Amino acid sequence: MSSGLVTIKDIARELKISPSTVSRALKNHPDISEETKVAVNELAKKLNYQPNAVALSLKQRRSNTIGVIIPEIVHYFFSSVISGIEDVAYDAGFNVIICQSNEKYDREVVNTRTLLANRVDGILVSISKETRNYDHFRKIKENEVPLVFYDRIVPGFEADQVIVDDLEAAYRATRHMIEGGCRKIAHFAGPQNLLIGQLRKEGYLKALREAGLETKKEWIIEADNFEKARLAVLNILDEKSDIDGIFAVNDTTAIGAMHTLQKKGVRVPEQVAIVGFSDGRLSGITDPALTSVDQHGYEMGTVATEILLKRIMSSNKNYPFETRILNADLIVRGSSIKENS
Amino acid sequence: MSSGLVTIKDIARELKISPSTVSRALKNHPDISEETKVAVNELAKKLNYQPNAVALSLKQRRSNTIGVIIPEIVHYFFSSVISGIEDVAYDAGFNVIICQSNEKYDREVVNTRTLLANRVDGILVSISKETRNYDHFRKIKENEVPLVFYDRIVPGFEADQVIVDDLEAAYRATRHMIEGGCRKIAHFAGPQNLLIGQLRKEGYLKALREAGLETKKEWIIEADNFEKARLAVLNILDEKSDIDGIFAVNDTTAIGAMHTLQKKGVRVPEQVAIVGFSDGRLSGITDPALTSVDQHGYEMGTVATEILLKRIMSSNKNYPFETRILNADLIVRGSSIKENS
DNA sequence: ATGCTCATTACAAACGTTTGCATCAGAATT
DNA sequence: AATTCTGATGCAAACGTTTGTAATGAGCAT
Repeated sequence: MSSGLVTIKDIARELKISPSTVSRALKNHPDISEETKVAVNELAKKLNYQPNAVALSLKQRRSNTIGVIIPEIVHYFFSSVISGIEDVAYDAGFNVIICQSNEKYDREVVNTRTLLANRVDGILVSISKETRNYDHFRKIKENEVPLVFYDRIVPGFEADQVIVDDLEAAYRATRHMIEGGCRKIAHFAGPQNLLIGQLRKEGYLKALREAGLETKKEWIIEADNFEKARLAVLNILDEKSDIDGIFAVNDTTAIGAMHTLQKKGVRVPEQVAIVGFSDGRLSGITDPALTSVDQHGYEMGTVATEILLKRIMSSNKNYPFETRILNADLIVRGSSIKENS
Repeated sequence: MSSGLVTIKDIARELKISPSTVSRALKNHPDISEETKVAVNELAKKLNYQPNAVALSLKQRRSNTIGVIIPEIVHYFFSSVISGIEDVAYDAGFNVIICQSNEKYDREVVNTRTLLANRVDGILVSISKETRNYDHFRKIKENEVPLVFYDRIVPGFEADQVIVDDLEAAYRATRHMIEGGCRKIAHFAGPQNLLIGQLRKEGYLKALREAGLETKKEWIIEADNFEKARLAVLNILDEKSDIDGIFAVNDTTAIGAMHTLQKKGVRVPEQVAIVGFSDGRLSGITDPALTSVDQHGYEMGTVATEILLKRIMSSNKNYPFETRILNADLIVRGSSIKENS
């Protein structure tokens, strides 16, 4: 903190009045004379006075800051979420501290400690892929700091939650493939300790069952990034597994699969259709363009922040927890449209 | 700020000693008896005491927080920069507040106000595409808050700066195209109010001139995103401008160009070679893969933060400003390799 | 006994605000 | 002239720390 910043005391000294008068003058308190108000406000402007948010936080026991724990901001989805969070928070006069867990449990624990130490008024969390222990989140609750999970939630944890209807979205995506003529659809799945991983798989299975299609264990492969998708595809081709579609847990995985198939001379979508999840920057630029589920990250950010702010603002924080389920839209592009559909 | 959090006073009351003794005991001050230290530390642990960072900031007039103003975190380059910043900052015990300007001047001004109000110890800035007035940065300097520009700097502004050697990188990229057989290379340029826009163009021109190649005004087109690239390419094809290479100011633009060319039946790289800039997630997944300049975003983040922390830590902050120029590497992939090279 | 040192602890002020209450001068009322 | 009222301002405490200095009491030498 620089020593150069002007304080209320500086103004008071210069005007030979007390700090309390300056404070009240700045807030347009009725007790203060018009004359003094003008003098104070003019000098404040002249000296470029900025209220010290730190002192305010201490006094009011409220920092007007919310903390965000996010796995990795490099993903289009997560950075859209942040934009949504920031917009709502700033409009409400709140600042945002963003902490990346980098998908590491340890980092996540440190993040929560940092946010608590900085006395944020509330915390938004999307858990890391590694996280299996939730004590650090309990600590947040013990300290009575409002907590909202978004996207990657902890099932059964007593807190507000905002999620996408992953099951439904995965179901619709898979059904779209079936309607397009796919009969043997593989699923490149995410980690099964994350609820979203489970739900997307469930949706996929539901669609297959509903259509009376075969579901094979070997069609469900844990692969959730470019490289794992590449290896999985190579494996499939090696074993001559006969598939005509891939529903991937995210876009990077879908693109890894598409890429590898094409390299090996398999035509997409004619021979193998592909659908991704979590529509991002990448989907439009592949050839064919990738059909994907738009998760509305920005909206998720705004909704989660609104829920958090509501709890922060309310005097009685003990009203029941809310679980908000957002819709996701299937964006159909070239990668899933076989000739015959 | 929740009322549930334990303070030094709580510990003092419980142990019937004074807060100052508790404070010293926690810091292992030699004046305090072993007995008291043990008692204090045990109780602190039991109550899960977390020092109040806000109170500390006020007392020490130093928040141990640095502020970051960044145009848009959705870009791979910028989010890598953030990772670099966070890693160095956290290692030094500093928190990071990230503010997005969303490429808007107004938002950038608000961002600086927010950061100053929160008494950050230093600020890292990459200016928005819109920014042409620098008064808000001067205000930072007036308040004696250390300021480091990264990537998008303000030429001539008295501050530390970290940039990539854009001119050299653009020069090398263009020379690579020439060596690969290109003779008529267009440049899809960035905004010329940003130094990086100018320098990349300069590097391009330098390579052409050095090789004794023609430079045409109509080959330099201001296009710095997917859509503008698409339009520019359509225009080129319409006018039957005879080009055999495109050097684009960033990857999104390069991919937009590649995409449109391919849609129109122009083969890449055989007929038109393409090179992008600021190697990101996208470059690997196009077909052909995109040759691009790796700007080392993570490294830029670490270097900028180190320079900032150095100035924050030093008692005399008036030593000369530093301009660090980082190397950028050309990553050659398929999009630039013509058959005959 | 008196004075000294030493170890241990407490007190008080400070960081920049806010806010309930006291103060004060002058005006209005009696 | 004495009292009450009113409008404007100042004082002091508080938020949770840290830290210079004062205080306390024991042990020891004189």
